[in-house]
Amino acid sequence: MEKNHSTSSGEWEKMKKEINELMTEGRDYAHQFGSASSQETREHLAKKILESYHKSLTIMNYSGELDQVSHGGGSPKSDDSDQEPLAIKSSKKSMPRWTSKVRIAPGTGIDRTLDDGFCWRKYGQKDILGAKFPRGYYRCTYRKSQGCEATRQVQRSDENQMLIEISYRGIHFFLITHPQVNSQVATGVRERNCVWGGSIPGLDQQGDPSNQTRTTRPPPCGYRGIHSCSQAANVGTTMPIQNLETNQTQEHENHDIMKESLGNYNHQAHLHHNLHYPLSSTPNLENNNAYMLQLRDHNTEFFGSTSFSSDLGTNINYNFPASGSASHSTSNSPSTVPLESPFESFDPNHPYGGFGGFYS
DNA sequence: CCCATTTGACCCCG
DNA sequence: CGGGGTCAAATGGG
Repeated sequence: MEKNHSTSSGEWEKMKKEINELMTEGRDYAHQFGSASSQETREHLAKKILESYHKSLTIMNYSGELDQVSHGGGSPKSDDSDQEPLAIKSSKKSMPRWTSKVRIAPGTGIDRTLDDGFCWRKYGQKDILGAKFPRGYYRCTYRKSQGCEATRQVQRSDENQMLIEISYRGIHFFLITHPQVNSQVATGVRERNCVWGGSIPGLDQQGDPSNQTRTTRPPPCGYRGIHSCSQAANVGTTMPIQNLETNQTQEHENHDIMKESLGNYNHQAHLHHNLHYPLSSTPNLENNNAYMLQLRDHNTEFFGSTSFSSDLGTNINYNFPASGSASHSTSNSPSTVPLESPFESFDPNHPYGGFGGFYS
């Protein structure tokens, strides 16, 4: 792991400590897992283990971003000439960018467009040189109200008609979701006018009426984790939890789950995932039991070319409408859309959970 | 009437 | 100067 140079040593020590604790915790859970008798326990433990890993990794990655956003106390001297708060200052370039390829799977539902759990508003479309299909530009619906700088670009692949490339910017792929989710679940706040998707450039005319795509779980809009576009309703709802209902070799499965999930932390591109995340189904949400996660059985095959794309296993299905019209919805996800964070016990106040004041 | 999408114009950067 | 990205007026749906 590369520690960032500009991370202040104090900060780093803190992180190290945190990571250490988390990993230790994870190890303990893993030990317990081995001797766990009941399935429930195992699920619970597996979840805990994943949490630990997830948190640790998040912290580690977070530390990696510190140099881009010099933070208070760390390096007071910024070479930037402007005095704008660094947290807000985010040059496009320094924004993280995630790209994922979304496959359009024929023969499935059509009602939802690019439902990645976040609210996007289309603000442009452009023909790209050399590309057959135009590129769609989306920004976070809550850009104005909450200052979320998240954007995404959607473009249909030239070669493979069944592929759609989506790139996200200004989004933290990890962690941020949960505080958001939690807070939303807690309050039940739903904002209006959440737009899921918009038309898919290039899909409009020739789109297979029964298109469905799947992708890695896209990132939450990551402005300090406050941002509420990632409706709790969506986040975690369409997680393709395969095999959840096929509760056969569950034990074995749990191992696989962990293995896979942990493997996803591998910071390499082009991971092929088949994430199962039955763990998140345990509906023991602290804040509000009303929101239970009902998992839909999805055949999950998707690929993400992003490092953390599937870190939470919260992958989401993308459904494309047959027509180009955007499917927008105010608050309702399709049918049964329960809310829950895959990390119900995740602490929103986790020091690194909110990225308070930071924006990459 | 409100608000999201569309779409051509405009801007910025290489 | 060209292309990608964004703006904003027009459009249209609910």
